[in-house]
Amino acid sequence: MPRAPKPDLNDAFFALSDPTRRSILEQLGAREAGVTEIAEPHDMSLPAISKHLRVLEQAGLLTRRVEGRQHFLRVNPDPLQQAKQWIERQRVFWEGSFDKLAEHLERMTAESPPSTPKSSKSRKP
Amino acid sequence: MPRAPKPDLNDAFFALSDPTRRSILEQLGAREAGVTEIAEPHDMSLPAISKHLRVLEQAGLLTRRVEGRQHFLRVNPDPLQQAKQWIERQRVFWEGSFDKLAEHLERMTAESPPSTPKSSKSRKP
DNA sequence: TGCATAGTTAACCTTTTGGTTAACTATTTC
DNA sequence: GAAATAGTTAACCAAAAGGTTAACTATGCA
Repeated sequence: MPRAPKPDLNDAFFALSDPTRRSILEQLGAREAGVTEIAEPHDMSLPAISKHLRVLEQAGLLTRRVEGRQHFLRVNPDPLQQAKQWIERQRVFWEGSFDKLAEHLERMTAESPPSTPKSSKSRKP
Repeated sequence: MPRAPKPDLNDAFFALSDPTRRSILEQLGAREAGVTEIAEPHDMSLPAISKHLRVLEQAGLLTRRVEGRQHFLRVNPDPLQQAKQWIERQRVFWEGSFDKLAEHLERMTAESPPSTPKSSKSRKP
């Protein structure tokens, strides 16, 4: 039986529950951007965006690199991975039965070390 | 580029952002339970649980079956699937490059129809 | 030096959240 | 019919969320 909700999951899921914050993550994708650039498409004051960024940062979803007067934000996928895995883990129970669980665990352990890519097309450039 | 945040995702992620609500989902797993039973392990009044259940229900994460004076709640995995897919979709961009995307899409389309179980050991009992 | 740019912090406001207790509705059981 | 059981609704409360504007810090640039 799954128990003991990890404290970080609260922050991660909470951060994701706001459409502006999800939009910021979508907007960033893999690249880096400054606060003003991030704020631009959102119909909202700069301090409001600043708050959202802090929420995302404290949830570990963004990392900040300060260079001069500019703050560059970048997505950190780790907490999202955890969030996804919580969902996966639950799904195993919903989909029911324990052979499905075994199947799932096999797939997880096969997937989890990214050092063994299925296809060697290319790795993270 | 991913855009247009689905409105349901707000509710789903928000529902998941509370540890009590996640705990309820974990506790339920695949089975059905009444409100009092659900409330029992949580150090909280019944109305408080009732509210949490309503949040989960309105997010589509629980379905309610009323039988006499008892309300039976059961997990509905669909919105979680959407939430997971949002994360997946984002991850594709963080992990970067587009061959990863292709790989991902292949795996998704291969996984999505649950009507083709890999092992016929047993089905949902 | 002085001004523009990038961003945060402070103070404030309204709405929502998450909890409480008390009262209510509906069903079952004696 | 009365009492127990299952659960919701109502009214309330404190704290947090999400936004605002104004003031501030710090850097870049003429």
